[in-house]
Amino acid sequence: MATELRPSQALKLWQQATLDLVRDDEPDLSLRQMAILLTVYLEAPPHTVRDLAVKLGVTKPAITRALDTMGRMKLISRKRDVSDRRNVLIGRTVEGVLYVEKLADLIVGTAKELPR
Amino acid sequence: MATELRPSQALKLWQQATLDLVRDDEPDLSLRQMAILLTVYLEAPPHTVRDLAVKLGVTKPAITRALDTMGRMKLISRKRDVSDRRNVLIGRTVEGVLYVEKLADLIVGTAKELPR
DNA sequence: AAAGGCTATAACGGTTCCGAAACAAAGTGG
DNA sequence: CCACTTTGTTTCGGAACCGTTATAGCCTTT
Repeated sequence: MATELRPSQALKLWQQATLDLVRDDEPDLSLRQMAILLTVYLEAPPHTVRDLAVKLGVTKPAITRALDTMGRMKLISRKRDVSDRRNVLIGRTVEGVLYVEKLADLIVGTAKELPR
Repeated sequence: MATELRPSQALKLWQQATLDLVRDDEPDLSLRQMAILLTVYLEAPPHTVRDLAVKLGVTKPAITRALDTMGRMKLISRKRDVSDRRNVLIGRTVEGVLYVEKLADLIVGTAKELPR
């Protein structure tokens, strides 16, 4: 066991961080997009559409669509796998790194101000 | 200062909890809907459309639409304010309480398993 | 090389959401 | 009583998203 968090603290943390994300100028990511983004940035590559679909428990077209949108936002990159050209490898981008770092700061900052 | 959370822990917490929410059968709430729900359930009433719009930094129609959807899901209730009939008071429901409690459990559970 | 399986994506019909603008109802102040 | 403000909702055109189904390209296996 690592981080102790009481239910009321957990909810306040979630509320504040969510509020901050919504108030931000940038268009909100959906929960699915958030899950994809964080999985790609926190877990070891390679990441494929299929893997992500299984991991999130959604259909592959849903992943493709989310990647379309996030690609337009430059939050992720797509590249054909040269060793098996059926696969598409999802990669990180500079903008994506910045987004994730900003998210981390936001959560850490919110947690700091939680009542004890 | 209350809760110590390193950036990598914060991100893993957010990823795991988001993943759990996505994998859930229930349709995902958008970030806006989540922010509204938690604000209504964590902060003291009364809650009006206008207050929520200001608090989230979005337009009033956006709040109305979110309330429509969440009302259909029975996560919130709407009632005319008798003392000023222009206002609509947003209230809690049994289903909403359950949803919020489940969310709290999910976050607390995830936090418990975070690497130290 | 032909068949079949796998990968990702496109297409389809329906729903939801967006911001902007218009609107109806209720309150306020002259 | 009559403008004027305030509140919430509706409408509009456009975009994103959903799951399902259909395709196209690649790989494997025989």
